[in-house]
Amino acid sequence: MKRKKAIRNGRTGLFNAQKFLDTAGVARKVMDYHRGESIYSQGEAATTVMYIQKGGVRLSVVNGSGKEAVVAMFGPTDFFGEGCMAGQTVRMGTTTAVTPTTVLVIQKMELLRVLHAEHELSDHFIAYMLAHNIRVEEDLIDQLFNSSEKRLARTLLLLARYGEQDQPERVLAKVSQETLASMVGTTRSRINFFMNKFRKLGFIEYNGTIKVNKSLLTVVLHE
Amino acid sequence: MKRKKAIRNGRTGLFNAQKFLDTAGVARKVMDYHRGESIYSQGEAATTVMYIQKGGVRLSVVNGSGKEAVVAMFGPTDFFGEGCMAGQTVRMGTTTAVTPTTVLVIQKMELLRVLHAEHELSDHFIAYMLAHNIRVEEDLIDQLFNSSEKRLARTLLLLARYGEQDQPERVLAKVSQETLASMVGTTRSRINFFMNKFRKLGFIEYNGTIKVNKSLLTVVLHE
DNA sequence: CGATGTCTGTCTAATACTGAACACACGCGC
DNA sequence: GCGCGTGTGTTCAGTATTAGACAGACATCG
Repeated sequence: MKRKKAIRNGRTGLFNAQKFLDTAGVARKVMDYHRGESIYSQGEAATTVMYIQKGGVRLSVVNGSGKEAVVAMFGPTDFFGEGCMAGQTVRMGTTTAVTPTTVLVIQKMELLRVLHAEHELSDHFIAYMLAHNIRVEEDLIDQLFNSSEKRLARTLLLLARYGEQDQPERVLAKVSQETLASMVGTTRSRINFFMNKFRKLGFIEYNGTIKVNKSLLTVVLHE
Repeated sequence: MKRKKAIRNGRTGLFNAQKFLDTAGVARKVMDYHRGESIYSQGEAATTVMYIQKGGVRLSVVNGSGKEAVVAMFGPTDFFGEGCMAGQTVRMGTTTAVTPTTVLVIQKMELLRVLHAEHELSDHFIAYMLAHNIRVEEDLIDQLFNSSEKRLARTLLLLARYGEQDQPERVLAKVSQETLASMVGTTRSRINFFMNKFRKLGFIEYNGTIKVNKSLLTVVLHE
């Protein structure tokens, strides 16, 4: 009897990253990661905040028993690793690029300084934090209220929207049932069971790639 | 099969509220609430942010079936209702004073303006948001990893610390099993079962009030 | 006092969920 | 082709959890 994890995806208003990049005297470093590459690992010293310019990042946590939970997914214009700003000295989770990803690496102290000087950045940072807050709170509420069946349905819908940010796609990138289990917070058996159920009911189609039908919403909404 | 809710408690670094209060031209209103009084309700228009000067506040959410989940608890120097800053137009939950409480009510627009002008407030606000983020994320991870037994143990420990902020008390205010169920995200039967188990094992004592023994930590830590 | 409401302790039947196993398919490297 | 790793479909026994019921304890109030 042990659940495993959940997924999140923070998305925020627009922000002219270029402008920020051009700001004189902002010490930052641009880093590129390829698919599957680790950005930082649980337990490492935490002194920098990342800002995603391009790509996608997964935040996962491992507990004492080696079980892994996917706590959040991040996309362009999202910050992550900001825990160090609140006094966390080590990374509480591991972040991994899920697609080729470009991030801005900013020293904690530098960010602190720039937040005072740059109102636009400061606004964006606050907006991001608020949005992220709301998202994580929704996930928590989801966990508190819903069965794993509904959580899976919700996760699939979120992932479908996540796909490509611009075009209103409903096709998901390759996600294994194992990963889904880790996102929903249950076991693969359960995921498999529900996936087949959803398929039988016509809520999703899949062979290798997953297509999410809008009708899946009924699973989440019907109470 | 339906879980119910969880508890949170945000606490942040010190901040000279008085100084903020005295800031010239900050439009704000001081409000007092007595125990059990509602501060705002789910669905109402959201145009203000609250800042707690004194007391304690519970944030709960009701889902379609009328089930209630306690999503967070707040104390002095915490903000709440800040969702409106991120574009939420209605309250996503209900807040209730759990003790006599004094809050500062700040108009969203006003806060936006002051965040630019007042670095100390801005820093405090960001620090609060970061801390709150971390807390909610921890709660989510708690839900993803742990059984309700461990979640109850963790909740009790958190509540014990919450008691009185200064003295290292281990005695809890009156909390019904129903409320605990709502905080942990399970049923009262389950709470009752575990409470008696914990009592038998000497982890807690209780008749009317609950005393939490440090040994309860073993429940959370032992993996 | 009797009525009422709230909280606890206890129980039960039904269900959700876990952990683990096994066979099978598929792609990949060599 | 062969071996290997990874992901799927399926089953299953055992456990955890739920929803609901019931009775008793206790306080409050008119």
